[in-house]
Amino acid sequence: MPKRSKVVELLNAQSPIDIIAAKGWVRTRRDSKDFSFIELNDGSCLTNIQVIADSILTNYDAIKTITTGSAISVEGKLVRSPGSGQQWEIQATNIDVIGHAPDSYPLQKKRHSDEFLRTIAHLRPRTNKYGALFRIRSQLSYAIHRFFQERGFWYIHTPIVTGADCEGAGEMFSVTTLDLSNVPKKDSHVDYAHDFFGKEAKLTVSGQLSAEMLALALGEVYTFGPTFRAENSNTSRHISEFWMVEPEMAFYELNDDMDIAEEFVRYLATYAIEECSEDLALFARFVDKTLMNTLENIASNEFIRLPYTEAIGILENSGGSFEFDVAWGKDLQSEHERYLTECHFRRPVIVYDYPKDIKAFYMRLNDDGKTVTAMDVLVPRVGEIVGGSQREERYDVLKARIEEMGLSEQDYWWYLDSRRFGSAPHSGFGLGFERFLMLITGITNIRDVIPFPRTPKHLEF
RNA sequence: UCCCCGGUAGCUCAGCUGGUAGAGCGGGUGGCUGUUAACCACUAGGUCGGCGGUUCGAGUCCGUCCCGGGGAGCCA
Repeated sequence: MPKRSKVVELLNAQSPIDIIAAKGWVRTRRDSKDFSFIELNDGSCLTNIQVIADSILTNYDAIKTITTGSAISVEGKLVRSPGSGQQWEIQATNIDVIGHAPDSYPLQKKRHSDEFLRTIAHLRPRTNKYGALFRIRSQLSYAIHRFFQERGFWYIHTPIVTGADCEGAGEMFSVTTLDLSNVPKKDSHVDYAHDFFGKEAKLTVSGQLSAEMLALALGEVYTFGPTFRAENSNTSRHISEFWMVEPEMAFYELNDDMDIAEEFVRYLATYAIEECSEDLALFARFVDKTLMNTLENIASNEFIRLPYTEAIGILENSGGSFEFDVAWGKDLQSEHERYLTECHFRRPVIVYDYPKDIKAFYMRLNDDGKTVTAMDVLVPRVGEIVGGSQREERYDVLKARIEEMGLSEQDYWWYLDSRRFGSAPHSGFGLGFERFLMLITGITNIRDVIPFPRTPKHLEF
């Protein structure tokens, strides 16, 4: 048997090939008078290859029982197709059924709702839409590495399991080997001294604090890995386990941070347009008609940069009626972010210099004493896609902020240490990969851009 | 967690003011055909999400629970 070719290679052939082999899953089969048409897909690209199974094949009776979803192996020659609609097709000389799919196979040759497909997440990668999505997901993962590697960033790995209360960014999942039906206690509290690590352990909500330590040694670094939030959030934009990209750069101030964040987002949009065109076209056609305009807009326009105080002014003078009041000192609500990026500017907006009371302790305090060097990149439809800041590098100021926020200085001893020994200005940001995929594909529910989503009360598959 | 909407055939849905259920696709059978979401004919398939209530009678009205979706908060 000849070496198996990928369908994408066959479709891109320059000339006929006498002997080829292909394997994949049947999308549909149609009978003609003396032969059968089989649409074969192996995941290597969106397009199927058409296989002609002539009735003279010795197992033609078996071939006629091939159903949608079956796995088959095909040998034959690659020929120019006499039919319209495809350039190449396989004239089969032998077809074997590797795995039959009975007619209870849930995927049909028709559009299914995303809600239904979510209930069969183990099979939905076999649809055109989800196949395309997961290929784009892979390509953009690669593009993320390429962007940073091209710029001399080092890829680092920060812990998944982390000590308690050291990050303060939402609810965390506990990690324990304690017998939950017989928890050791001391003064009516759980005694973590008996737990695996001898102290309370959690799943990470961010690798940032660790990444800062590496940035203050390697210069420019980034993480790209799983992140966990135990928030009881039930929305189309939240999942409990997601992937986040977190670059961290020494000697970068806030403007440098905004520069690299903008360059990064535009690089990825450009990459998607150029390298994922076939799969992207599916989303532009069936999911969001305005998708290509949105992507071109991101790729080719400079982002608006807007201090928080000016953003508040725009919102106050907008004349728009918002459900939530706009006032200096309050965080921007989803509706406010969307107004800025979708209505007022109609392009991505970076809002920066937020009031210190609504932002994290590690953000650098500005000279006005009221704001910190936070910056959020807001994009149409998805809202906040990047959140970042210049970090507080001054030991005394950072220590005061930790105390002010009621955090424990001891928990942060190593973080503070980095400000005692050769401290330097540095900055970073985080980008939620799934939210970014929503932006790129137009998919509106975050559960549909990750293979097996984890959300409250859902741990199937 | 809060607010709103929904749950009818394998899938997508229709079913007006209460009178015991329909279509398209999919499946099966037959026909036709270098077809391509193929086409034509026939056919099978549903205790209308669960429980309780109102009524002579409930898919339809009421209560409650479960599940799904949208929005909000939290955030990425």
